[in-house]
Amino acid sequence: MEVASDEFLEGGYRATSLERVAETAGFSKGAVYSNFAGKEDLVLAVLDQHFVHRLDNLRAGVQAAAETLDARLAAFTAWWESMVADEEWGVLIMEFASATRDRPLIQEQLAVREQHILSFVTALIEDEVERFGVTLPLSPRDLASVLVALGSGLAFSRMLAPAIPIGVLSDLARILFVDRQAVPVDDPSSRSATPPADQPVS
Amino acid sequence: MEVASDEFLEGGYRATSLERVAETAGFSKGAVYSNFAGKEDLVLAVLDQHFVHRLDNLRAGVQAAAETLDARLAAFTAWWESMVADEEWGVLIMEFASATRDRPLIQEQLAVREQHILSFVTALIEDEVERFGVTLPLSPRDLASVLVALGSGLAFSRMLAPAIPIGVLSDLARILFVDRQAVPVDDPSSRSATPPADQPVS
DNA sequence: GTCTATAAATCGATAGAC
DNA sequence: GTCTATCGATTTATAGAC
Repeated sequence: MEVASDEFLEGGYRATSLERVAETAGFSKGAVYSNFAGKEDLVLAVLDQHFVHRLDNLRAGVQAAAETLDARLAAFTAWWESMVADEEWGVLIMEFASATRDRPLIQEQLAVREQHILSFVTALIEDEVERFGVTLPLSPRDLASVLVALGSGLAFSRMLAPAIPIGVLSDLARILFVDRQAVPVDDPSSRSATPPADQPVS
Repeated sequence: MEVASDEFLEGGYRATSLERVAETAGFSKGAVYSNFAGKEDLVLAVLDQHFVHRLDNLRAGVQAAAETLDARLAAFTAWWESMVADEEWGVLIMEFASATRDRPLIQEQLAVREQHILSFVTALIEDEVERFGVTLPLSPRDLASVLVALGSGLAFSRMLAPAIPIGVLSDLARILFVDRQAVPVDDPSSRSATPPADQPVS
């Protein structure tokens, strides 16, 4: 499964054959089929591991944060950015999800995983509201949807054009959660993916 | 090509064979190959048509809007929502993009299209800033990236779980462009996918 | 549980006649 | 430009021995 992870991340879902996975792991195709129902099952197991990992990270990050709004927000932002930076995972998930559009059972499995993350983020936001009396511009659930969706969307954008800034996430988090004050727009130090550019792309 | 559009939208990229497209259109595979270089070329042509269409819609919507910030923002929001509601297009684009991860040439073609939309949205935002003196929390370029990415991300989320609210987009647009004032979070009429709410969104 | 061998099916792409 | 026929390559999945 470790090998499967690597291979699927590197080659994508469709392009990675079970034979390749098996051989790289030092086994034969038959061995794979005696441990997994098939290709879909294997990928799902791999993805599952990753989803658990993501949730654990988020949980750990938030718990480790000091009991201030800023610290907790920083923890969330860090997780959020790591999620987007996990470009290969994002692409794998998207490819697998779209490749199995005609398999309702698998789509449902994926949906459940997304819901778990969504629920956790929602609860996190609600907690924030209760503890710190934060006033939000959107309901916690909607806000969570937006945050998660923006994560996926940015991961996708960065697949085609890696130059897309990841720092906008922290800005946005600040805007939505705390600093509801306007910021001048012509600030020359606006975010950029590739630091050497001293001219923030048009 | 019209048939190709329908077939690819309905069945997705990989699952739709050229033979199927050809036969549905009343032709044979050979006919397809004498008009397109191959499957990738055909899909790209179909997508291209769609991208042009999207940009035209945006252009037209904005131009038709009255010269007030609200009207122009409404035009943009309408376009934005229609983009997300075009779920099948979103999925097709994602599937094709991830299925051709190992074809740099095609990835580049897709990236160029995304850049066109991104540039147009950026210019739109800059125009807004100049005309109405709007003060933004992010640079126009970053903001455009966020808006477009959020569109893709929501389209993806809705593929797995169609219950995700689309109305958050107008809220968010208002938050980012005009109403930089907090709104109570415990409003019971928070957004919902099913419209029976007679409360005009927050 | 793992292996080898093979089935079974799909599909993109091409060749060549008309 | 379009058609028919076919190649070629890939890959999932299974059968059966060990």
